[in-house]
Amino acid sequence: MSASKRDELVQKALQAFYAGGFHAIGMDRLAKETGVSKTAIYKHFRTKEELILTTLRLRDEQFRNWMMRRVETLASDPKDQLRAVFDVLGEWFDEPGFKSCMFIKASSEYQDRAHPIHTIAAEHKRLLIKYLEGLATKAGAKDPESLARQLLVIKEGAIVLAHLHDAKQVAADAREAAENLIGLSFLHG
Amino acid sequence: MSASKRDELVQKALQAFYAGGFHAIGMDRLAKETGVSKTAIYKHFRTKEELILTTLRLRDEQFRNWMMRRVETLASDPKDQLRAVFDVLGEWFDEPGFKSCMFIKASSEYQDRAHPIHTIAAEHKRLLIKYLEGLATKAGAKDPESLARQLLVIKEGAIVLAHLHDAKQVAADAREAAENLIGLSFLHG
DNA sequence: AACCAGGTTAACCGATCGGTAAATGTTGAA
DNA sequence: TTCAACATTTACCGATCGGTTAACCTGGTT
Repeated sequence: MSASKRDELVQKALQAFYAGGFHAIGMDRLAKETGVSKTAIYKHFRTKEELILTTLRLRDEQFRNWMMRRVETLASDPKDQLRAVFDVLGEWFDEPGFKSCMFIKASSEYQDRAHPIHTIAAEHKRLLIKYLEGLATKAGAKDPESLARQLLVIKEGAIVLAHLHDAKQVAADAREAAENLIGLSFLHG
Repeated sequence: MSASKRDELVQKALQAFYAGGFHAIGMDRLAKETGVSKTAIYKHFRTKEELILTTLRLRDEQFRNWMMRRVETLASDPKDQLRAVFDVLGEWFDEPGFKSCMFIKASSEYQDRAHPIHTIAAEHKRLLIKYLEGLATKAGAKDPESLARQLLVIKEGAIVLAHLHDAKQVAADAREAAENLIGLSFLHG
């Protein structure tokens, strides 16, 4: 299987798991939806779990790249970029097929902290904190680490609620909350 | 089956689903863990889904009652009660066996907005907003509805991250973020 | 003593689970 | 053209899925 074919398989598996859930999507259905026979899948991934881990690693890379590039497009000043994170969040919620965050769902289905899938989800969120912390530091925030963690709390809560309630309203609420925290973080600097 | 026996079954099913996940816990295992035969279970619940819905209704009632009572115990002034919500959140995270929120997990496994399980989760969060809104109104917040929604965003994000990272740290971050938003909501009143 | 509502165990249903085996294409390089 | 590498389909494995059936046991009412 060529590298591109393999990437295509992982990408399609990613969409299937995202739309249907990890337990709910079986390997037979996965073979049907990806167009790759079950035999061929198991030639490249020893278990379903290994395939899931691969899709999560891809998703982590794709999502963070997408978010960082969109933020850079919308703003150049680090402080504005912190605000832009929540505009980008609203864009994501508006995408057709948005159904919460792959890693939140992964940690919901694989709850044990020692489980590889759970740890990948935790690591994804850690990398997002690092990203926000970098922006907050460049912007000269009073306590960049704390601000970054608080902003991630808002981001995660917004994702969960956007999946349950009116996404536009939630995005606006998150944006306002973030704006307020960012503003406070530069007072009495 | 007596009403108390039925309640006991639902309570044990609730714990099993909470600890293991809805798809992951089968009816056979559920029968074993609750001590009630599968036959008897199906005499009182037509489907697994109906049992899940019943456990979620119980959980909604239990959780909101517990939270409201704990908040009332910790503070009497409405504004302090808003703050106390996040102390109570920290208490919850510290409980042994804490594994995120039952309704977040339910909406992760049943993603379709039209699915009864998903709508119960949405309704639970709506009731929490109403609760926070009531406190914010009594406290005389500038925009109680907006403050309530923003505080719920923080609460949900904290739950997700407490399940992935260090729960104590997350609770402190959420508490600080909430404190800041509450403070701002009464300035220029 | 007879009965019956309620539970129990146990086997069973077809479907699907994750994963494997074997036999059969398809393809590109030597 | 032949061979090897890789794909495919098809069937199969034992286990488990949600749900049902039948036979049995047990305690309380009449």
